[in-house]
Amino acid sequence: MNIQAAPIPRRKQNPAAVKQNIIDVAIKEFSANGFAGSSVNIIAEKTDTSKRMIYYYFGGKSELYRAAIEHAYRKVLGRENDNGIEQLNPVQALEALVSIPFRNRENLDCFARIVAGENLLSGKHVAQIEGFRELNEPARLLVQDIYEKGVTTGDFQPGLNPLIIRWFLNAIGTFNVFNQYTFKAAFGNELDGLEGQELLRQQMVKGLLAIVQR
Amino acid sequence: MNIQAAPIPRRKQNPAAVKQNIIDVAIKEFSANGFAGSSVNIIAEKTDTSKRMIYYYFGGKSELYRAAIEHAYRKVLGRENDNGIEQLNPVQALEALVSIPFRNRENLDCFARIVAGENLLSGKHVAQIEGFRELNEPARLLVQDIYEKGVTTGDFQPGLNPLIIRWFLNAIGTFNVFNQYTFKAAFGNELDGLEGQELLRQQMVKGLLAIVQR
DNA sequence: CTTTTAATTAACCAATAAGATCATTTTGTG
DNA sequence: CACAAAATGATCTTATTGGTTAATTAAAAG
Repeated sequence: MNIQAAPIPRRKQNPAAVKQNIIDVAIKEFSANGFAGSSVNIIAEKTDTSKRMIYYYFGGKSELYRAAIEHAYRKVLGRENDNGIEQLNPVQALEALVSIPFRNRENLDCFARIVAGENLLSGKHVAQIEGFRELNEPARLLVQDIYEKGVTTGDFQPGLNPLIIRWFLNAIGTFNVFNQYTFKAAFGNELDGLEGQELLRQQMVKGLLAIVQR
Repeated sequence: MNIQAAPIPRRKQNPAAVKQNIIDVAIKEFSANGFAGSSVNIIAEKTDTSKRMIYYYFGGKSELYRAAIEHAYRKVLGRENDNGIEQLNPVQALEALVSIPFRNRENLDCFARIVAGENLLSGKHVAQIEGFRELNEPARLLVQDIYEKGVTTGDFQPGLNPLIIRWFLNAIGTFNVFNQYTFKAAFGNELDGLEGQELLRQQMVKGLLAIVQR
């Protein structure tokens, strides 16, 4: 009799919303301070619920961290795919993929910090997330499809490992977003403004295309 | 009267050695656990001295961290310069610079973690290190010199900002060393072994040369 | 309406954190 | 040797940490 497809449950108790609320706060907090730098107490304070609920739903700090990582990955990986990139020709598609971190720097900040925090811990948490590999498959397939299409159109040289494209994209994207602070402190902010970012973007497009084109 | 140039002082008290000992331990500890993840108590335990000495010589955890960062930078930046790269021709020089993080991955691990930890904190500590910019000048000048030489030899196209070369080198180097854990967890270890690293190295050389060559 | 189960609150705990205090020893110097 | 300054050892303080216990309320099931 309930017509609404997903009626926002307006009961006093709302486990799903409470869980989501905790995750949202946790992602922010962990991305801002890292794993060790974040306090369960403070995370709890910033939620609409209590510390007890964090332990009730997630079990502990590590499990909460794992859940936060997974959600963060899911959010960002989803974004890259529904950008209509598949419809572009191979060269344009790669250019579009390179461009993302130079034009959406701020949006990727939170995600980049989560990833970095996890590498600081040698990836011990992602290793425990089941289905993590599958979670990343779309990102791998996207570049693989683009590459293969490029080979058939004759734009790209055959025989390359498309994973290198993925590696390159992640490398420059991560650096541009995450390492901007130490880079600026070391070398100034020449490459930081709009023109600087556009320059970098163009050069990285050139670099990547040189790697794959024939 | 003292003929020895730098006589190892065999007194019971040896401030310089104590300070160095603390720094060495701190670099290891901070690079392994980040700033928040490291405990002054534990650092103290691992030194040959006491916590009291850490506060005596450095003032506090933050100051110790700053000192550790500075030393780590100094060590790594020194290494890149005395590699005889200046004597190579421009193309070979860039190839050599690209190759470092693919052939010396382990040696850079500690440094990469320090840098990442600092970016997690938005570079607030490096911003307080006086002379940090100057500390990095040699790294900037090295690529600038190579680029300018390449322009005069006609190998490289003029009018580029050589800082882009530095950016590229740091980007791929950092990613290869630091982000290997999440990358492997996401996409497997295809690019991880000797052949994988050599493949990456070659492709990144190709990419960088395409950016600078005419 | 009652009973069972899920969700939630509030107070609590032992361990560890950064850092400070105070007294003591070692050292270079007159 | 005497004395001031530098170096060090032992102990303590206060706040916060991750995590828990026990009791309570709300919702679902019989």
